[in-house]
Amino acid sequence: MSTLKSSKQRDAVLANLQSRYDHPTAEDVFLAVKEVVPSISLATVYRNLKLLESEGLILKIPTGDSDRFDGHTHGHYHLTCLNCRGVVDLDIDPGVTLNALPRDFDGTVTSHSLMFYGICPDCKNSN
Amino acid sequence: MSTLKSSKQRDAVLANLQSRYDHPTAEDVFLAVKEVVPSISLATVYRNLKLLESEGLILKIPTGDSDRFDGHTHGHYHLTCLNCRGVVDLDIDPGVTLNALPRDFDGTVTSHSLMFYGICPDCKNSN
DNA sequence: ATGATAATGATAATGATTATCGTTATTAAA
DNA sequence: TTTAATAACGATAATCATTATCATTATCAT
Repeated sequence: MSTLKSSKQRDAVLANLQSRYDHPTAEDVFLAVKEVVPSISLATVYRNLKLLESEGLILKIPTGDSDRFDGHTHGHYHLTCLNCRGVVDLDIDPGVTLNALPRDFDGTVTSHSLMFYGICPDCKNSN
Repeated sequence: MSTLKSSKQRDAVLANLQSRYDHPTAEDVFLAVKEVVPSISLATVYRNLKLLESEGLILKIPTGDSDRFDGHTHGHYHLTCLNCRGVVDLDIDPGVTLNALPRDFDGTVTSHSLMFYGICPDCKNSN
């Protein structure tokens, strides 16, 4: 197996995701982190996004086009805006949904993701 | 604007999706429909999947890797198996989740998709 | 029948993500 | 603290799913 070594690039990627509340693409993260670590490569961003996700430190949100990432892993839900394709948080208690899981389901559920589709407040209120 | 013309290719794609209860990729649909319309092209499958989705006749399910499609559009939920990457249906009442939508949300929700991640019964019970 | 155009099949192009590879940085042990 | 092992890097090529192009064919209203 491989032992994890620290790197300022990985720290910067994680710090960036944890400091923001939008749901950036890998490219978005790359552009932001480049301000802090100018030499960083896009490949390194992808590498670390994947690694951080497998460590459970961040969330990957598949949307139908580019994947988006979320540095806040406490259970919460998202809305994908059909207009701007952005992803916004929704203030919903995660427990409500999990209670609906069928009791006789013969599988294992480790996590879940509830995605709403519609129009986000910004798009709705900008003519 | 463009007026829709019928085609046996599109009919066959829709019929295939409505007749099956797995959640095939575009490639899966292509292989199945080729048995009925041998001349069909993969591009035509993608074209019609997109068209049928925009018509609301089928569902696209983004999973993190290849998109999957569902010919049954009544509200229901899915589990993505972290082992085989397959998607299976879950028997959950869609109303339960929708009731949890925050009343003060200043946007518009037109649909939603709840995805559970875990291990499907087949993978759990094999070997 | 015919003209307009939507749909097709084949394939090239795109775009997001992953793999490769030579170099650099981190870490544990000498 | 050097050193040896190897994880991580930056740059870029490769991959893979999906979309666009384009010449041809099928559909349909007239």
